[in-house]
Amino acid sequence: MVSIKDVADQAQVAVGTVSNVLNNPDRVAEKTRERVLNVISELGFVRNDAARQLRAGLSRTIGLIVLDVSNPFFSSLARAAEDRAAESDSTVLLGDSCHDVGREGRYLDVFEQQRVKGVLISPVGNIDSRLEQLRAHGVPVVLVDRVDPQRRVSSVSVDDVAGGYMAVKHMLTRGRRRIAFIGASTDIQQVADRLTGAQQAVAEYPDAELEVVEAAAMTVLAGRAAGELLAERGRGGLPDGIFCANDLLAIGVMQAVLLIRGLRIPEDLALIGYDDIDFAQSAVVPLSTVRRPTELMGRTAVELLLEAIDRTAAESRQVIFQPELVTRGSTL
Amino acid sequence: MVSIKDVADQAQVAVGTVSNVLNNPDRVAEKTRERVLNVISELGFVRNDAARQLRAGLSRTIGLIVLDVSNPFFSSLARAAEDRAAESDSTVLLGDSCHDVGREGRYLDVFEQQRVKGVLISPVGNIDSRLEQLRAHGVPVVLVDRVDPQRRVSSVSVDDVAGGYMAVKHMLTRGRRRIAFIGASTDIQQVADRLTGAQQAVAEYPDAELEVVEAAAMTVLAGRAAGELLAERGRGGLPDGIFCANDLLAIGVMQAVLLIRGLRIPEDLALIGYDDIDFAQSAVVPLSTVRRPTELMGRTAVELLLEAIDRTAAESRQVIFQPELVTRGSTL
DNA sequence: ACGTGCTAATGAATCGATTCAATATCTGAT
DNA sequence: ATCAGATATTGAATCGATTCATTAGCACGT
Repeated sequence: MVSIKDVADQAQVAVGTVSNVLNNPDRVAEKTRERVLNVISELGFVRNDAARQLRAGLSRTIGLIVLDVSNPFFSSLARAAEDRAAESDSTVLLGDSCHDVGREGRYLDVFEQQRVKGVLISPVGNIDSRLEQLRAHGVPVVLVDRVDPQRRVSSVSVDDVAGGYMAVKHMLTRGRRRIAFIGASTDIQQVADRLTGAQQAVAEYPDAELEVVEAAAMTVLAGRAAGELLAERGRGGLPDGIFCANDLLAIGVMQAVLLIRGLRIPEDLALIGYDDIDFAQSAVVPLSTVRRPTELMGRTAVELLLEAIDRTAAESRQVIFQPELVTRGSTL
Repeated sequence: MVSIKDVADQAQVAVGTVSNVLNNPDRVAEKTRERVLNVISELGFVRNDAARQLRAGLSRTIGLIVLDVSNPFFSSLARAAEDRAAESDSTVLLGDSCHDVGREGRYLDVFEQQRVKGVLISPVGNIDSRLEQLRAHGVPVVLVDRVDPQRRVSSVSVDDVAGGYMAVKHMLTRGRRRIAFIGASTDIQQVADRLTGAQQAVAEYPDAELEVVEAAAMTVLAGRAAGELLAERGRGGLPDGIFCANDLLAIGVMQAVLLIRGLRIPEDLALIGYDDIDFAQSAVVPLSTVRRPTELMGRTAVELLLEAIDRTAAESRQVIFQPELVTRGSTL
């Protein structure tokens, strides 16, 4: 393995000079620099990051732990975070916790041992003790899609109450009055918030009513099951507007209700989802939805982390983004 | 920052002993070990991986670069790779190249500098020169979903010719004779292979014919466009079986043709996709498809890499998996 | 010729964990 | 009491890049 010393010998300079060529090129005379660079590519020298980090104490990597890489929300967030990090020439190392505390813990351990600059994490359940440990060890952390009630660390998240409000308000202004909310257990904070927003909107219209349907999960299949349950009531008993807690549910509901003879979306039933995943616009009837500013969240998360790294003692910041209504065929 | 020396001082032992507690616990007397472990958790000591790696030369991480984390094929492959790596207590660091050569190169650089044990990569286009460089630097590599024609490195991939064959053969045995293949450009090796397999199957039936339709991309929208093009011909001009080069295309095609009045899937038109993504089984009509053994591929890729790491000079191995036919409502 | 001021290059000390030859300590047998 | 042999512990040397105080080299003015 080629080391900086081999390069120095071959180029007839001191090791310090080679180091300067790499890190402070303008301190080295042009001629020398060229000579060294030539030797570097000749020998195929690759800087040993372990040694660099050990001595300099600085790391160029950021750890990112997401709940599920196959969820488009997280994958596009991760992509944006990578882009932003690259601009401050850092690299994002991605870990997928799969909603599993054990995996999450393993990644946190590895990231700590590797002395990453900081960690972005969308935590599984309660991570109070882990948070405390990371803080004790001085590892900067930023929460993603979650806030720390105690405001110890910075976070980026979305105002889901506002999102739920705008989804339902949208259908109400279009004349719908019998609204249904379909979501999984309100144990999930995000689902609870979206429902709260829905309730606020309905409360503004005395003649409107809101029905809550609990689905088994946040998947297409669970959505279809919920839709079939509604369909059994016959056309008379149906709501005229449905708000689903995410797009997958909405797509499932759409599949189920479209099988009802003669029922049309949006004429007879308006339908709106949440997240704006790719499938939303390519559904049989293009799906209206509430979009979260995913890219912006990814970029901002990195920026908050860089901030936290720079001035360690500074106060934390909670950035909450407003979601955006996307109207398509399903609510026209 | 707490170092091994601080631990040694506090526990009144030599640094070597602390190191042994961490790496060769059985060489240390029980009493001493306990004392040291207590001090470690008291002080919150976390091993500095940079120093460990620098001296010991060993790394516990594997780099994985995929084309697109949001593609379910890659995300589930990554998950399986992580599981397998964890069993040999290594960790997978995931990089997303987004089909971009620049990103791919950046991740390769970072992984080399971090001296990962090895790299798993699903390469963007031609990576001959990069491969050569990695080999020159002694970094073990395993290709994923791609083979090296020169067999320099090991690889895991799928027999897409067989996959195309079984998809079309399946429809032929169900009595279909006017088959259409819908895929993006055959510049993509995988698409070309699936078409070859389709042609082989059709060749076995003298009265069968195969039509090739080129879609703009491998997405739902492109599939829908292709489906609408077919639909314009009217019911008489339609094929009776369609094989799409992936599930997204098939879902788009399904959306388009279901809008044709009175046309039924599978009675009038059989449809089969490729990949078995989650959406396949939850489509309006559950979609038959060809499944690739994703988890097995991920695990195997890690195993080939570990092999390559152990005996550096050994010959490479090309593992090619057979895909599996999954029949659902769309071809019954 | 000499001093001043500047740029360029040097190389030893350093980061923290691991390794291993050397040493200390203990056990049990004689 | 002594010694062989096993077991436990020690601590200096090491990995490779960075840092920085020091030295070398050079140009210019007097």
